[in-house]
Amino acid sequence: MQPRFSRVASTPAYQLVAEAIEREIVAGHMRPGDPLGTEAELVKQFGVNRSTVREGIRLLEQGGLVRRDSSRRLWIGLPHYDRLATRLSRALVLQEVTFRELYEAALGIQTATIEAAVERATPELIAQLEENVARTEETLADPVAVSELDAEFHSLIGRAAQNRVLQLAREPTESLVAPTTEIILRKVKEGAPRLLHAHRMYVDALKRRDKEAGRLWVRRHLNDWRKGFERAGRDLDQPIDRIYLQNRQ
Amino acid sequence: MQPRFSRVASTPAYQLVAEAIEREIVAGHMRPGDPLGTEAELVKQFGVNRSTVREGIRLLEQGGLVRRDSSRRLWIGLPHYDRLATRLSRALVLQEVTFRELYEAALGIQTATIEAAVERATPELIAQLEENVARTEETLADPVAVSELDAEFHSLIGRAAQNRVLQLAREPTESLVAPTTEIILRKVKEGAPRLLHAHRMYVDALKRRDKEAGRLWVRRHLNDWRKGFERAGRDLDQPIDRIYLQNRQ
DNA sequence: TTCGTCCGATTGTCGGACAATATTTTCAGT
DNA sequence: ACTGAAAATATTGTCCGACAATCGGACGAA
Repeated sequence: MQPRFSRVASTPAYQLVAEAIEREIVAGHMRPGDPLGTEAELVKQFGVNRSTVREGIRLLEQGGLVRRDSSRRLWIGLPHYDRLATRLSRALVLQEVTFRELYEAALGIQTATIEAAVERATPELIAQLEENVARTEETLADPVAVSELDAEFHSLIGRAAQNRVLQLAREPTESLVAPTTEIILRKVKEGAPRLLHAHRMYVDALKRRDKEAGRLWVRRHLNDWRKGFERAGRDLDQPIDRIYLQNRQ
Repeated sequence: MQPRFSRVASTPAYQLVAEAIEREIVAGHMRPGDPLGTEAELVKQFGVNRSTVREGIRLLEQGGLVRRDSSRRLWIGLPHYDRLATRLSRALVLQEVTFRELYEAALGIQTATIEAAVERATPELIAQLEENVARTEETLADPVAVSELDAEFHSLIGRAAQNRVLQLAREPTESLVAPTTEIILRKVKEGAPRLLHAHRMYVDALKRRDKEAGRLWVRRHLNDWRKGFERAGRDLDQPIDRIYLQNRQ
């Protein structure tokens, strides 16, 4: 038999409160930095109990739309990269995405990133990148140090690109790819020198403002990563392991 | 003067509750689909008041880590694309990113997407894409219909790629780029035919499994979009407008 | 000015209560 | 013994009132 009516679903009040506040923020009537108002005021405006208001606020708090400052007062907040990025990486782990999926996405995102970086890299950032390369050369035998410097290097490239959309897309993939670098460096002897050389070529491309070279070395660098990953005995089509997220928060 | 001490920050109990549950989920001790348990049980386990437990649960609810089903009971959830994607686009709007940033990111992400789609597109999806193209041809004079079909087309390409990381990165950029298509089509006469032709070439590349052609037409298609955007009198370096999010939820 | 002290305002937490609804159990009728 | 209705129970959503901890500001003393 065909049901005539769809099920009635009454939205709980705390959710309505959250949605109302969210609408005001997204619509631009309340801007980041504005005070949200005290709980007592919200109670009066919404006509519900303080507990209900508080539950509604908690819904928004996690997403970064409202912030508590030192005085525990509530302000309209601006969801920021790192917060969203860690959420995203966690979601990717829970979805059990494979390394192949990560690799393909990283290739596209990093290619776009290096192109933007070639266009807009400042002398300061290039200096920082060169300093990073110098430190990498010094500690080339230490897999832990090299993989940390590698993560920093790509983070600097991301900053050089001056593109927040790319930054937001880059960080989650990066933070899942990065932990494997150490494993690879331990197993594959020529990994560290090749990594160092690729980084040198990156910086060189940035200095010469050569997009084609940038693209080329992104491909090579990620290709190295993928091959090293396989040579370390891992399967590209396996889900990424949730262990990689343990030491992040 | 150098501050000697970092600020002391005591974490409220409701947040500790949320973090404890979150840790268990991320660590894999509780899996998506498991029941979270009743509030009374959580009260006993955490040794705090029910209000506190409820506030903690609300923190996780919004992110999709816990779900309420029809019976209002709580289950461990799996954060899903569309949920995360809409929150991402919202964040991008609030950050007031520019169209140039969107364009650069879309170029990288869509290039990677088409490459994956060329590798893995199924006959069913290709058929759906062809049907989409046919409908586009029929309604070529109607900007609203064409822009809707354009959005559907790219969504299908995303599905064809079978890559969840790319899908997650693609959707937010797409959902911000899409609303401008209609504006462009109204102002630029040759826009619709060019869009249609590009879509045809996409499908053609998929059928011939030709990555190079796929990349080429992504570049051309997005280039058309950018030029149309400028010809419609818009500035690439202006922040995207929050109006574009009004009719989404 | 700078330092205590007080006071009101606000948040975090608690305990209890009740209505609405979902689930489980009981039980009558076959 | 099985089925289906009715009652009992469990659980969530919402409300109320309360209190300690803390913050911001005012006020006055050194």
